[in-house]
Amino acid sequence: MTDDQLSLGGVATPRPRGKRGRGAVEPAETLSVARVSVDLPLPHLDRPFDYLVPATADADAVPGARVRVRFAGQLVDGYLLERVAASDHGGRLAFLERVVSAEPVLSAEIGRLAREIADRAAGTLADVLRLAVPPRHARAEKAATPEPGPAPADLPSPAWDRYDTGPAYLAALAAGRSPRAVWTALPGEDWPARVADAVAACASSGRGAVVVVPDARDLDRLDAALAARLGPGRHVALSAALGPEERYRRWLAVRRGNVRVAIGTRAAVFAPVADLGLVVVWDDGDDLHIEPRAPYCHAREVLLVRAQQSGAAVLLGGFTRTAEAQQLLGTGWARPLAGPRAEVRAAAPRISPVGDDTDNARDAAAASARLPTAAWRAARESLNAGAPVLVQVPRRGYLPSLNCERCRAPARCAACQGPLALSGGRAVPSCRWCGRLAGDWSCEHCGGRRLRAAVVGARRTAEELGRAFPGVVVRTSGREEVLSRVPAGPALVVATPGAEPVADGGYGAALLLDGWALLTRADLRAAEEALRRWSNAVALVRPAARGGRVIVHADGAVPVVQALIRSDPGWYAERELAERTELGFPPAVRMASVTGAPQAVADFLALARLPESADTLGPVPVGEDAERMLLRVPRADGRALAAALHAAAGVRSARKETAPVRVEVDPTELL
DNA sequence: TCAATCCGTATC
DNA sequence: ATACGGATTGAC
Repeated sequence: MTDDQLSLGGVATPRPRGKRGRGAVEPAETLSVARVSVDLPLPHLDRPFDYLVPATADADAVPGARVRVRFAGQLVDGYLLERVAASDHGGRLAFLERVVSAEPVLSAEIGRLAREIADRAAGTLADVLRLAVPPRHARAEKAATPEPGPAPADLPSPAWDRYDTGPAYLAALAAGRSPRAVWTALPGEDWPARVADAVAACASSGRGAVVVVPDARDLDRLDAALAARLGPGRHVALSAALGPEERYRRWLAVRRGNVRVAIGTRAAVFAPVADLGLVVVWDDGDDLHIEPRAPYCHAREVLLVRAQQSGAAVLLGGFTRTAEAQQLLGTGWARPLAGPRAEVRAAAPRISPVGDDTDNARDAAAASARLPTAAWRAARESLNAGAPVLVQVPRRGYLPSLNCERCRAPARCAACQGPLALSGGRAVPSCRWCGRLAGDWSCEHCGGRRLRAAVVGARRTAEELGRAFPGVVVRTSGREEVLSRVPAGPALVVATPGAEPVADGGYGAALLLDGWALLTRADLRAAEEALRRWSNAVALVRPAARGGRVIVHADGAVPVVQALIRSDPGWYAERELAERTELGFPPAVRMASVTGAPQAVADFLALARLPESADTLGPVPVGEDAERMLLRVPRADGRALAAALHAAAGVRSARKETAPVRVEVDPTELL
């Protein structure tokens, strides 16, 4: 009798690999089968595989542990999802090769969350787990993590009294309930402190919290606010900037339940906080919240799913409101948390638009800096009063898009409402979504028939401003060097959107230059994004009562500029969502993009059993030899669409089709 | 008639 | 992915 013929309990016992004939491996006595998710990128292998647990590994092979298994002849990493008594698998089971460590890094909650996110995004569990669980660091794992102290007592913050339902929201958190709110922060709000208030209220109920912010600067501000509010050692900041050891050490402190509050940039959405009571997303319109690795999930979506699954409260905040947040209000899933108009007016600076006026020529200094006269004056007054001036300039590199020459509304395709653009040097514009040529275009708003290209370029602004305001300090904050704070005192601070430093005492004025460049980008979210960037700058300016003044270089008749002037982002979000609903854009519908070589995309879609409701747009060329198809379904069919795309990807990968096809659900770049 | 190679399928 | 099996091809 050979080793191969040994059997036990109906399950074949394999011979121990590498030790033929010596000391047969015995399976664990109880729950001898481990269900394992293998770390492979192949969609058709996105399901658990069963392995026998060697008796010697019985104690270490806990659910959530990292394991190594032999899979199709090679050793691969995986996670032990659960221990069960028997396997459904007909064939023989292999033994786990090794339990890497008994640390249960994958909690049941995060495992369930990752599966749900993968399913929604037409991705694989392995892809999501790679984002959710940081790489192991053995030294960090050996070190003990500090024991948690008692839940801190909460001191209700009077600052939330400025919001209609602020005190009620915090009281509900402190009482252990899970209210869900879309929070529109008042202009100038010290938002890190308000988030810290909410986290403290939640912590006082004995529950944990996860907070996600767009970038490292926001994280630093929040980190300081939480340290002040909660005291030392009560929270951890998880950021990519940490080394692997420190990152894993902090993450483990969360996983082991020693720290109940985790804050960070987008990867922190998966922080395995125990007893989750609250999730917070700040400024969910910022595209830094989108994970650039497959399956390209958005921090907001992940945290909303997580809150739903775990019964946690939600605080979705910003100085503006996304169409997605508006949808949550529209369905009643979340409630608004905003200040009354009187508070808004008292907090906001005076905001005025200036168009493409020609009176620049009257003022030589202003003309040299391409500054509208009103902007020049506002800056001068602020400097004279001893306050810094923020100058926001768009980043270069936006794609030139097409607008109506008369009313400047973005030019849209008559067939599918996609944006028009000139591509490949052609004279006739075409739709970036469905590719139709639009030779006989006419504007649906004003009937105009002429198009104009919006071009951008603002590099020398700082130098030019230096000439316009001789003797004034000019600081720049942008891609190369980002300033987090500037001191009080007269100075010009030139910054690109998202890199605006906080000024001590607030800016006396802000100039939002070349607003058209932001507004006319060929992007579904261009206007919403312009409002978001402007409003984030406005939030750094003093209230009108203290002389705060903002000049926005855009047409005051445009609704999005109106929303800025009136500090009414809620009104704009309602409009935006209504418009997208009418045109059939996300979030009113679910969309997916399929990008790759033309033949690969065609093959892929031929395989996919799309829901009946699916609407296909395209193909349109993307880059060198790739093209893209857009798929559109009602939201109710979003799951079915994702499932169909995942299945098609599975068939393709099983057939060893190598030409890559990228699938993205609700792609953010809807060019 | 047998071996080298191709293709399809399963991977526990 | 990789590994294996069964079919297919080609040379002796």
